[in-house]
Amino acid sequence: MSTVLEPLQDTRQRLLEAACEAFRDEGYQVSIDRIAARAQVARQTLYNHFSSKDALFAEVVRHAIQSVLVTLDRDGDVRATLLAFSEAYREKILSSDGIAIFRTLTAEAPRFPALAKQFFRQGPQTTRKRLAEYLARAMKQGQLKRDDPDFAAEMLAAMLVDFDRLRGLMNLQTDLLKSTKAAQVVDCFLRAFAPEKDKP
Amino acid sequence: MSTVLEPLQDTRQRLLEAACEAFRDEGYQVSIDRIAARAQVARQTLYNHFSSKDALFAEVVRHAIQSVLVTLDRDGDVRATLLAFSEAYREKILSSDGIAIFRTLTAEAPRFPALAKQFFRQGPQTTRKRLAEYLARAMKQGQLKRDDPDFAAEMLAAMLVDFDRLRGLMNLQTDLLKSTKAAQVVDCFLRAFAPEKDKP
DNA sequence: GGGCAACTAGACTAGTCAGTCTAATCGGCC
DNA sequence: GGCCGATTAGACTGACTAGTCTAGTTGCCC
Repeated sequence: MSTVLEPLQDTRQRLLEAACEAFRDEGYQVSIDRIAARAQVARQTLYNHFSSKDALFAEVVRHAIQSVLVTLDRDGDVRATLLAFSEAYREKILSSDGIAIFRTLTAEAPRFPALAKQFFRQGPQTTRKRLAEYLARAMKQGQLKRDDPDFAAEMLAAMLVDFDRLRGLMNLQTDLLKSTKAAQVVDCFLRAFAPEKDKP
Repeated sequence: MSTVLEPLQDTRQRLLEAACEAFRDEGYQVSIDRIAARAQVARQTLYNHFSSKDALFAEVVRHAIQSVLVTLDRDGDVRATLLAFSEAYREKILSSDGIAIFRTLTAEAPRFPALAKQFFRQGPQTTRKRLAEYLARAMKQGQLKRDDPDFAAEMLAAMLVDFDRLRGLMNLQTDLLKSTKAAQVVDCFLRAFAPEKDKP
């Protein structure tokens, strides 16, 4: 119950969280001093844990990448599965954190190409791959039209977030998560990829 | 034929172009001196034409917005019209200029909310509106399934660029303009929005 | 108490940047 | 030639920044 429970254990953790919030709220150009202040820590302490601002930024991004990954639960029928995925996907991508990560990485991609590549691969690329694998199986089982599953996955992901993400990035009022949108998109997607053999 | 034809006429124009390129290539944080150097002009001259860096940036953005607008030519049948639009849309949005404008505005939207709003309205919003108007007419004429034309427009625009724009923003090799993609997307879209009455 | 590792406050260096100011130059026009 | 507006180079201010260094403090463990 001392007033100094955590300080010793994980100043590092506090620093990471503070840096994450700081970069999210103010972009990469936020000063080291502000980050240290947010973590209620001396500047030198920050440099004891991270060798430079760039190193800290890279660490933060690596952590953040995890937070925008979405998994697929193959529970019910195709529509139910896709709907669950779609809602989860929209929640993650369109959350204020999701938008902020996207904004910061977009801005800094030219300066941190390796980081941007890693984000792209471990984030959107991975999600698309998982979705495509599921769609491929559904296609084989005749639950969806036989088509390029990668293309189909790309279409669904795009339809789910593209415009709303743009709205978020441009800082326009964010009741981004209209609850019916995911279902509307999924039904649209299912019309485009309905199995053909239905026809008599 | 003197060596000083333009200087007097439109230093301002030269400045605007230089600033546009500079912001495009290096983002908002490019220094005033670099912009002036690009325009081969003294720093003071820049301040003679624009009251501040922010003012110059705003002017540049206002000009740039125009360059990502796409019009719809209602030439042939629905598929041909949409295909022409789709190819033009992809070319504009996925051009290096289009990506760079998007990147810079995304990064600076929190600092220039009014500018971001203007961009959103005059750019993506306007394009979507035009597309929706066309789709609404096609729906009325039974050439497309009767549905929400705004929603349909949003879906088509999203499918056309979302993933490739992400690739561009993250600085991943940009042979973004695979020539068959627009057609593939349009056909996918047309499956989702085929008129219902087709059924016997 | 002594030693140790983490943390702290703050001075300091060296660099950058937006924006102002001054004095000088250049070209066209009367 | 002489005026005038636009342009120029460069000094300068004031503010900020990343990162280093130093000297001192705190709390824990033996």
